[in-house]
Amino acid sequence: MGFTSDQLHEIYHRLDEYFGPLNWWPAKSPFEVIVGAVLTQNTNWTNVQKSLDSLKRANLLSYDALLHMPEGQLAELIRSSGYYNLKSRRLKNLLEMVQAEYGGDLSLFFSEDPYSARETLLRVKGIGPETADSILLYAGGHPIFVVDTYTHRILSRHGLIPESCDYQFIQDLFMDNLDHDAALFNQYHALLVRTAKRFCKKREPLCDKCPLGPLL
DNA sequence: CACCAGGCAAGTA
DNA sequence: TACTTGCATGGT
Repeated sequence: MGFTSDQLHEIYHRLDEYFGPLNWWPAKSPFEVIVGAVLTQNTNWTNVQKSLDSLKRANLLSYDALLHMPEGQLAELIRSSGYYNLKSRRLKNLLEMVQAEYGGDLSLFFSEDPYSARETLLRVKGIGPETADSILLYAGGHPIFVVDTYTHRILSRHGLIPESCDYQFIQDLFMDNLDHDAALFNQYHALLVRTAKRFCKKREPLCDKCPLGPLL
C-alpha cells in the first residue's frame, strides 16, 4: 500500500495545527493514570472520572489502599465505570503483579526497558495491548504508541489501511515511521481521539469538515 | 427506546 | 485462525 512516513507526519501536522496542544493525562500521578487506564476500557471517560472522584473522596485512591481493599468494596467504589466486578479484579491483578515482581515500587517497574515492561503487563489477566501501552506511555513516559478504536477508524475510513488490520500492524506503522518520542506519541494519540470524537464518529460517512480533508 | 463509550478474555467451530 | 459473547454504567 502507498502508505509513507510522509503521510503520517502530514496527518500529525494538520491535526496539531488545528487543535493545538491537548495535554493529555496531565499533572496526575503514574498510579492514578494506571487506575484510569483500566477503568476506561470500553467506557466513557466521564464515567471513569466519577469513579476516581469516589475513590479520592474516600481517601482510598492510593496504591496501598487498593492493594489491600476487598475486591467487593473496590467494585462498589468503581461502579460508575461499568464492568465493575471485572475491573476490580483486573486492577488487583495489576497491583499484585507490581507487588510480587517489584516489591510495590512503581518507579522501579517503569525503570525497566519498555518492551520488557510491555511483556510483563500483557501477562496480567485483564491487561491487553491498549491498556498496557497507555500505561507505558502516559504513566511511565515511555515512547510507546497507543492504538485504539479511534486510530483504527480514522485510518481505515480515510482508506489508508484495510479494515481488517490488527493492533500490532497499526502500532508498527506509527513506530516504524516516527521518532520514538514520548511527547510526540502522547500528543499524536490525543489528536486522533479528539479528531474521531468530533469528525469521525462511528456509523457515519467520511466527514468533509475533518481537518485531514476528505482525501488527505 | 437504541446506541455508544479511549477492551479483554473465553468459548466455539 | 476467525468469529461470537459476556461484562455494565451513564450520557445522548
